[in-house]
Amino acid sequence: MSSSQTRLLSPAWLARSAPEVAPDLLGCKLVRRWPDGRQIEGVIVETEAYAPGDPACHGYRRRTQRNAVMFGPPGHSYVYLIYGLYHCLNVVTDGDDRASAVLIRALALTDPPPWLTPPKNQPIHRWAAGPGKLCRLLEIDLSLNGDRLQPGQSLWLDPPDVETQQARQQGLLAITQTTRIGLTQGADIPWRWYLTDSPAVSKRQK
DNA sequence: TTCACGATTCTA
DNA sequence: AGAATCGTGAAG
Repeated sequence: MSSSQTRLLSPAWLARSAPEVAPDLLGCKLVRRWPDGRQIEGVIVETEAYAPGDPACHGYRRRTQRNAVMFGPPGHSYVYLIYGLYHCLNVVTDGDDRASAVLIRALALTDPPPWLTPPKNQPIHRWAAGPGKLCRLLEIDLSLNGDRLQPGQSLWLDPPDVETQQARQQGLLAITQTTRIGLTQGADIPWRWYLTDSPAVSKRQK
């Protein structure tokens, strides 16, 4: 699903519906960079989709101050505070006025920098396993909400490495689809995807 | 203005 | 199973 018109990760590519984009983001990289040049990147191994008509979507009822960026153009971040304790990072998808986003639930860190202070008593593949832990590790909070995901800025998406791209093209990238985690509404909608073999996935299912 | 609750995580 | 912890949004 990446023609010349819709280049991988371009705004046009992200302008599709969230359930289309979510599985396609698996294998892509998320990069976090600070003004001082420090940088962390990881492979996206778990995503969930939230879209119009979906009772679990923050934009389900109406446009509010919090969910405003979901109604905006694709390619921006949607960050929100959950349980007053953690933040969650989404990639806004679909066109204007169609509140849609893909929740980034877990990363497999690639080449963690030496200055990174890891969570205690956890193997590296668990450091970013879960949306809250991911944002805590990458220091993603409301100050990044609504930012354009642009290379060289504070946060952006990069294409998968060639091996992953080839595996996907050959249909060899094992992806599991399940229902979403932690919902009371829309709990039956199977809009969660993860790389079947990744140890960095937050929770196994089925 | 009030107030119940949540796209979570960690501990007992 | 329960706590931590607070902004959001639906109701009044």
